[in-house]
Amino acid sequence: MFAQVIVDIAHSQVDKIFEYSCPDSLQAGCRVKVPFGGRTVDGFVIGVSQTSAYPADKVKPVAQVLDEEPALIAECFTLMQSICKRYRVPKAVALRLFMPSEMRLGKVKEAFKRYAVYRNGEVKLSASAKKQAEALAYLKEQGECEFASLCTAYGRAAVNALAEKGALEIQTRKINRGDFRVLPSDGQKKILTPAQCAALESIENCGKTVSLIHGVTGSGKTEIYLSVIAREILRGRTAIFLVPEISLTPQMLSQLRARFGGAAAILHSGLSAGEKFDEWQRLRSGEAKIAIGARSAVFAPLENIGAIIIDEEHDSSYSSESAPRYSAIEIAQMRAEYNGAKLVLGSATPSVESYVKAAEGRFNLITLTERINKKPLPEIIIADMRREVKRGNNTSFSAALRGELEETLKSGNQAIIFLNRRGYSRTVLCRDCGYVAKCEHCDVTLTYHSEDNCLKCHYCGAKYRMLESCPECGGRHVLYNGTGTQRVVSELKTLFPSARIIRMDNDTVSGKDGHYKILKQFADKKADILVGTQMIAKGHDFPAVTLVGIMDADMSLHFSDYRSGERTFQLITQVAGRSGRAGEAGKVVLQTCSPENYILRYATAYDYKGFFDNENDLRRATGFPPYSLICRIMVTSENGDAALETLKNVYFAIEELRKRRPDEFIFLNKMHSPIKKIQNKMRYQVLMRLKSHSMLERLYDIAVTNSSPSVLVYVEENPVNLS
DNA sequence: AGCACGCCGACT
DNA sequence: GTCGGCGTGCTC
Repeated sequence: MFAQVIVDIAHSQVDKIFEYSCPDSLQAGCRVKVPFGGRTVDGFVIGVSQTSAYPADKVKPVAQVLDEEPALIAECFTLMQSICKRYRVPKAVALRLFMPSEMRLGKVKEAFKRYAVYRNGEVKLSASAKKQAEALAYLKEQGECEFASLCTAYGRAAVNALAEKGALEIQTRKINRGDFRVLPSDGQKKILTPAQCAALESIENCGKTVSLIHGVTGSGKTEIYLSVIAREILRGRTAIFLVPEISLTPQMLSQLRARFGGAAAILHSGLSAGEKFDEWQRLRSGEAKIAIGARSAVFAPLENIGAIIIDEEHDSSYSSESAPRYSAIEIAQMRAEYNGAKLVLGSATPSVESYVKAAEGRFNLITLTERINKKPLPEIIIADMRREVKRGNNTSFSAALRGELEETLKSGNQAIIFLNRRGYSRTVLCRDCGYVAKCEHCDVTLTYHSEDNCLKCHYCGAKYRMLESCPECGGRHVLYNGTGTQRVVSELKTLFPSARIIRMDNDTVSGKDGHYKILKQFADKKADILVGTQMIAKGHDFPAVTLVGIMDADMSLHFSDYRSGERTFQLITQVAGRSGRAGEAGKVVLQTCSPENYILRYATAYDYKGFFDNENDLRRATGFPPYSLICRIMVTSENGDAALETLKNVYFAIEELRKRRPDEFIFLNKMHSPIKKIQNKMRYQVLMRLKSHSMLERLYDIAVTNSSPSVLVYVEENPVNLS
């Protein structure tokens, strides 16, 4: 027999199929070790055949078979082809997506544990063997127990002696390190509202693969997801449930555990290698039928998928920001089509891109306008910060927000203060000569951090000593500007000395459970006010929160990005959703310097449709996505000259393309990236706006052919941030 | 990607 | 006279 093998080397020059002779028992999908150019490398068997196309005298045998059962399911090969074609990556790179990296590197294996099992109490023990008698009595009662714990309790010698006599048997069993604690199902059959039933029915019978649920906060989307999954499980099929990285919160998990118990496997970055391996195996073996996780869980090794759910579909974490730059929604669509499954996208603020598809009839649109508990959404009050300044208020807080905070604290409720930036966000700027302190490696303005009186680069984390005077002119007037979480906290402390305040941003969150710990503290009412950045916008529900303050709604609004309006709308809606979910009606105070802005007006009225129509017209009129494709080809290298040279070559190749299809290009230019240098790598880019996707393959080709070990060239489609 | 083979400069 | 620089080229 011969095996067709993809060697696990991410390089275009070896991105082809190699043939090896192999034992008859070898199956497609198994991983192997093969001799390759004088060394041994890992490979993926993508097929086996009786004959070989390669000269028989040159074919070498497979050195070692790594999997008894194929690690890759048949769908992987189809998906691999689509991914390679779509994202222009070597086959090995596509195949790597299908298993946890720790497992690929052979670092994790199944874990085993030994158990002592009671067999026979009739064996005769010597009268002096007291320990043996005790151990046997204990085991007789228990039936079985862990070998190790029995040894600790009664001594290794005694347990071994019992085993030798046949009184107990030592069994080695595969154990599961997954974090699943099977909770008892709550048994309560949820009664769906008519709107939820209609949604379920629509997903089933709409005749379309993709359904988009646009449902306001609290409209019961989760229950629809769970019912869709339950329905497919009953049919003997499997399901994938994707959540944004950040909102993989205990609440959502416990709901899923309660409903599906051990049938759900959770794949998230916080798991240890062993846990991840075991959860993955449970899915692969069919023991678990539901995969839950962030972006990468879309590659879960499930066969016969009936449904894929993507919650908060607008979230940017579904697009990978490092190679391979895939979109989980695109992959989900491929898998849904392959399996004849339903793909359900859900959000309170769908991405413009998805909503356009729904409006055009390519997706099935389901709109849920009512909240389950019929409660009104929190009232959003706009505070005009320009007027505050005119009135002589130079604090970060408007009179309205201050007043509402006072009320909230008085009534014993909690408040969340949301802002966009972290740290003090203070810049060292020389008043005499205009010098600005920048990072030596990244060409980014440094930020002052008061806790250790130093300057930090937010891109590479470099730390610098605080300057006493200007290095350019020796001037001693260095000043700062901007507002950050630290400054808000200190202002709050002055305004409300008795309030307990927690700060949450990249500086206070550390470790895997960092954020969970802080949120938990707040949920347990250990604090009255939570001040934080984006990361508090999603995830947790805090029943006692009745006030949300949005400090600087403008920050994201005036960002130079075509999606800033969309993002601001999503952010405000999401943050507002944190207020007043349980007891009393909530309030939101939104501070801005442009209260007349249409995005803010639609957001405060919770008018998604209004926002969408407006934004959609704007995008169409100005030719922005989805009515065009913004494409950036990045050229980065430690060697600035080499990067510049490559940039010219890339630009020249694109110019040639434009000569042939001038109508396709709305915009084309080459330039420095906004951040000229990150971690000592010079960054250049070619930025273009294209009428359609038709040039995309050519552009990927240009990137691949101009990329070299010293100069990295890659394509970004509609990049989320243009830094 | 690695590792070989291969053709020109400063050293035991 | 050799050791070693890293420039093409191949790996079933």
